[in-house]
Amino acid sequence: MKTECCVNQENVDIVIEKLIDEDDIVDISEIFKILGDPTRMRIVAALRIKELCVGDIAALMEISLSGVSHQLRLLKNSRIVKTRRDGKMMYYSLDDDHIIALIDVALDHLKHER
Amino acid sequence: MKTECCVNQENVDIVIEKLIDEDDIVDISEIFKILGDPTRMRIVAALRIKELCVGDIAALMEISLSGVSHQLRLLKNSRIVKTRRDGKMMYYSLDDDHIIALIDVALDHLKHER
DNA sequence: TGTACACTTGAGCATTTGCTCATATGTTCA
DNA sequence: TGAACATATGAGCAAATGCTCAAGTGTACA
Repeated sequence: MKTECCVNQENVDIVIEKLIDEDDIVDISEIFKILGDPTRMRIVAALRIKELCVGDIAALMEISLSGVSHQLRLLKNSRIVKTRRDGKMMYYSLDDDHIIALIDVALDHLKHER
Repeated sequence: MKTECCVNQENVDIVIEKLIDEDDIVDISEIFKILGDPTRMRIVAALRIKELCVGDIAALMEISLSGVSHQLRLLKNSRIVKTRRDGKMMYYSLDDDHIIALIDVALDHLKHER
């Protein structure tokens, strides 16, 4: 490709040398992708307040129980939420405090914009 | 819909009362959505090291200049990056430190997983 | 002014995403 | 054991996403 004009090779070399691992980049973006959907963020924001079962979460939202369950699976795969079974019911809660920290930093970022 | 079984109404009411604004939820998820793509995360990770022009960024990646430019526009709209013109060239850099904090927290979250 | 460079934008397309419906799994209790 | 409940999973589909190609800006310098 001739499309690459204006390359300051020194800068590119510096960045290549210091850039974090490609695997980490993919993993980090994966976490953000999961948090980057309003339905899932709504779930996370709710679980921040209280442990809830699937029916509770569906009652808070405008999608089906099945839809909630699908999203919860994604959140669980990313270790954003964890589960606890109590009889027939499955209680979901946030898996660790990093998620809360992420939300707080993102809110700060938003507040700094006019 | 009869799909909503198992609702613990007390819990739901508590959460409804304390839940953060829907607008904030949407805005936060919007930020995470933008960071939640490996191409854009690669750009952000590179800009964390050094201010770069569009050609530099394209040289670091496996997509076209045009593709880079499209992604940079999204990043700029979310105030994740800012621009500085120097003659014909456009230099991009991170707009504020919250973005770095977000990446660090996400990395911490990943490290805590086995 | 006009040509070249650096970047931006719009159209179009293949892939991915988020949802619902239907069905399957797992748990309790009669 | 079997019926009922709570949740999970698979198929399928409309909408959104990320890319490329082609054409459009904006800046510099002859």
